[in-house]
Amino acid sequence: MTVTRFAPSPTGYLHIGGLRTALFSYLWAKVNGGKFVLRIEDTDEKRNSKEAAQAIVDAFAWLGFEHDGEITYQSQRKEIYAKYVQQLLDEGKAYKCYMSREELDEIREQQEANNERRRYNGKYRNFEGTPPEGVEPVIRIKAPESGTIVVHDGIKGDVSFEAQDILDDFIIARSDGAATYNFVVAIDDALMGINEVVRGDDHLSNTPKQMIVYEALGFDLPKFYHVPMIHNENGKKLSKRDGATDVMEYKAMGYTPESLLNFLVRLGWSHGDQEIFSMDEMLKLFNPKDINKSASIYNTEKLNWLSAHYIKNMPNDDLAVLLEEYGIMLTSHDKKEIVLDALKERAKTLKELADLVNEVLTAPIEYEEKAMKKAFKGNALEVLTAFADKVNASIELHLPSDYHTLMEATITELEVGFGKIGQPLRVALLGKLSGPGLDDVMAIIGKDETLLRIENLKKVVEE
RNA sequence: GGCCCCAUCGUCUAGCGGUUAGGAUCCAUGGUUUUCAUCCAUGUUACAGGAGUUCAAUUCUCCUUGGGGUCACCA
Repeated sequence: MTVTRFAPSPTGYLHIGGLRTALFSYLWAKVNGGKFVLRIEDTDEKRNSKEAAQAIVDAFAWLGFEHDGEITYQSQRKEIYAKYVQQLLDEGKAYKCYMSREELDEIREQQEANNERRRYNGKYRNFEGTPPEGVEPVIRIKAPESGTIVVHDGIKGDVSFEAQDILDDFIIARSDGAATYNFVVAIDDALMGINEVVRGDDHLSNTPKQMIVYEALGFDLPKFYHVPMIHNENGKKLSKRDGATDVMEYKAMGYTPESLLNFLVRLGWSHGDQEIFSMDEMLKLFNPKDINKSASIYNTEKLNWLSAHYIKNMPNDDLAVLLEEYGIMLTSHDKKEIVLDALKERAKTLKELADLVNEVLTAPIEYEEKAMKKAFKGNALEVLTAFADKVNASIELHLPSDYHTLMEATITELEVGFGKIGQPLRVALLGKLSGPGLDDVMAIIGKDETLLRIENLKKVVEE
């Protein structure tokens, strides 16, 4: 069975790059009918927080993907790591290194001066004598000094590293006894049964080190998939400085989970020419072999288009429920269908849709100056008055078509074009020259409000 | 700097030796619409450069250039 994982370090919120990795990882597990587990890498006690871990869980909940089983916290597994450190020590595959930080620094400076690669010199690799006083040792693993290490990557293909270029006896446990990253990931992945590791390709150069740990401990190697980074508009790695990268901020901005997920799945992955993917389709079609090898640049145009697409095609009942998040209560509104039909294809986000609804439901506070100039030429006021009289005289006004009939009647009577009534009326109702269909607007706000808005405008014009 | 990865329209991408290099987005134009938006149609824009291999390279190889990642007692 396929078991994948998402293993964030909770140093802040979940950002868009991490989310995509999580998505790929999740999809790949589920496509194979396997499991997707969540592990919080919180061994750096200074930098992590419970809130951040919670933020990840919240984001998952919003997007609708659940992890299997309990969350694993690395901070609770220290004894396990210590046990394996001891095992390697006992087997002679690791050793205590008493080199002081000062000495290490000195060596590194020296190497830098000689234009050599910075690396530990192996001083205590075969040390037999009496250890120096007053130094708490670190534990280093015996890494191969030569040879080629090949990562068989599901996305990048075979990537080979020369041991002499990249390795030294790296530290697996600090002087305070805490195990280090490259050691614990390997152990956790192996112990948790993760057999397909999907992660960012910034981890590719760590992989040889982890492979050495797997080998030393006799664990089976997982299949690796190193997915390319998402870059910001400047082509750099996405960072916290890049504006709204917190996943939950996308919710606040009014994006739906399906549009965000659809956007992300197409960032780096493709299935022919298809652009629109429901979760069900992703769950059927996703395969890491179709992930691009190159990094992609994050850009919101496509996201906006997708978001608009999903909003346009969403049933009004669903839309009404979602809009409650944004302060719009339409679920039991008698004009719900007209409101949403008239407005949903004009919004790129739920937030925009909410604003549009408010705009229609609220009488204009002011009128655009250029709209006034353009609309109120000639006998505009007369036309508007004639229309208002008709509205006033009508008893049964409910549907958009009812109002449309009155508009038609007005222009026929006065022998003018549609624009002659449309423009002034639009300004009266909305305060500007653009917006949804007038008959829809009037049906939504009703007879009294329509007359009120016309009266309001007439007062302003007559001044 | 060492090592590693990457390179098709501005952006997301299809392509897997022979194509008028396709789609999407964006932009522009036209149509529909009383307006705006939607929708429809049309259009502009790409194989980083140089050597090979081959009858034939966007596609395979190498080099150059450019971009990115990584080199901690962080994860």
